[in-house]
Amino acid sequence: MDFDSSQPIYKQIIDYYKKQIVRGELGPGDKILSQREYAEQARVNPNTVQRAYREMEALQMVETVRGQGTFIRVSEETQKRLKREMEESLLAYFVKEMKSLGYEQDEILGIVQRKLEAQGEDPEDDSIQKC
Amino acid sequence: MDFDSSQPIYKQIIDYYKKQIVRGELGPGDKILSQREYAEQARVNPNTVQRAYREMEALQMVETVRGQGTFIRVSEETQKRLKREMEESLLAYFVKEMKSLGYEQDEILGIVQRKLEAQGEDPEDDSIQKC
Amino acid sequence: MDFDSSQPIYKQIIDYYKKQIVRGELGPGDKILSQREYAEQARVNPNTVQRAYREMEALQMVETVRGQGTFIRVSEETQKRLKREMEESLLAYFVKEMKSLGYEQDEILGIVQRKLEAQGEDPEDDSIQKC
Amino acid sequence: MDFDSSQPIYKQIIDYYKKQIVRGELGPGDKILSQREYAEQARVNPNTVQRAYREMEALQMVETVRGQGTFIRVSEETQKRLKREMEESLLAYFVKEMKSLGYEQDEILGIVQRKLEAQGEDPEDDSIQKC
DNA sequence: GTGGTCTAGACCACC
DNA sequence: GTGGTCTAGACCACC
Repeated sequence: MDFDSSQPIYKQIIDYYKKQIVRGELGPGDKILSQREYAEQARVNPNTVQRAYREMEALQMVETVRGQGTFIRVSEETQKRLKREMEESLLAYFVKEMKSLGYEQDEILGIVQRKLEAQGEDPEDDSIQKC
Repeated sequence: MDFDSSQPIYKQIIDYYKKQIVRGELGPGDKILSQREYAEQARVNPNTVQRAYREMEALQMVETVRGQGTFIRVSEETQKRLKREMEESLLAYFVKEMKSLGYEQDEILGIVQRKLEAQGEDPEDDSIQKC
Repeated sequence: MDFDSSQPIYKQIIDYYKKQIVRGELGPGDKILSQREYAEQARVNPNTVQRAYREMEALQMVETVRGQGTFIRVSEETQKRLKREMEESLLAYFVKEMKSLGYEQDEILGIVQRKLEAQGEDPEDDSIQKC
Repeated sequence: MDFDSSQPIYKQIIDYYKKQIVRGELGPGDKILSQREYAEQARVNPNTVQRAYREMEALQMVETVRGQGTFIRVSEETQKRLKREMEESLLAYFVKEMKSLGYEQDEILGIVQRKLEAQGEDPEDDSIQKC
């Protein structure tokens, strides 16, 4: 629950829940933090949280019941679709960027492999983050 | 030379030149388009081009000579460092995000492989762009 | 007795009774469900029912007698006035909105006619609800 | 540009533009007021206007270009769909409510006719507004 | 206690 | 000048 400045906070909140859903750590019916609770714990303004929650509602990720709270409301379909979409866009972005750095299709796999092996030994190496 | 709205245009311009340099398509001494030419051809606001060129100077990517134009000014060292940095941050970002989607270290390589094979058959498949 | 989220539940309860009265299905002296019964049957919070009943008293639609229950208390006058008011405001709203969509006075009648004919054939077609 | 309290201001703003589009008074490419201008003229907070504009963007009614302003961006399809939807939901609501007041299918047409004739003579008669 | 709306105003990013 | 994000905080509506 801490934010970097590369993206607006409200988007980072949405992203956080998206990943939770994709990983199956949050599922249909689960209650998430109330807007106030979230705001207090994450030390952000309630309006910022509300914006995130409102957009999650528009994205059909959650349902909000006034006076009761906010609940995860994704069908299994949606959960799978979310995962597929996020994975696909991440992959496409990665391959496209690698190619634009001048790598050929064949080289990419090797580079990833080396990276993963290196991380296997030192999994804490998070390096710099792009984007 | 067309832009999407996911990032400010001036950053996309910088990125474009960065990649050209990293790929070796532009090297020390090469003359690039004048700000005016660039603005006309890409149909963007001259102010936007100016900002991009100004920042590229600050990044020591280019040098502008009054009355002559703008020239690439990166040593081979810098060119290599740039490449290493961009590659590393891209890789780190990719692996971190894949893990946050719930994938284990071992699975990632297989997924990349499948993606590359799929693209081998249909290299036009650019899909959605992340970020 | 099921509710949508476009309006507060307590208002939907009041509306339900108003319409029953206007249609003559409930009249002076008729006993309605106790708050408790209503809450159980409709599976809503007793507080919500209480608010609805309290407001219906304020509107002089019902009267609550301790230990006996809640009774309809509208004169025939009131019943007729209610009907006239509801009808008039509904009509005014409808015509005003149709005009704001760009329809002329003359066109409106034809549209209503077509709608009614269409529904005559397929009276289950409830479509979307406005408001 | 004045608002009633029956609905949130941001929704009334959206509604206003929806109707303008449906009536053809605003079409693709037309620039609408900047958020600041709108806020000043309508004497509401810029944040409120922004919320309306943001939602209109999500509804694919407009497109917003940073530094340039906000522009109507509806295809003819969308424009027609909007009209159909608004008309249909209005009609459905009207008929459903009239029936719930106890009117039969056949009576409704007559009532509308009488209303329209009455308004023909005195078109200023806006009466009370429901909803 | 829960969410919903709105105002006031700061500061930033872009053109 | 244009929109984008965020904070602070009021007040309301509902349960």
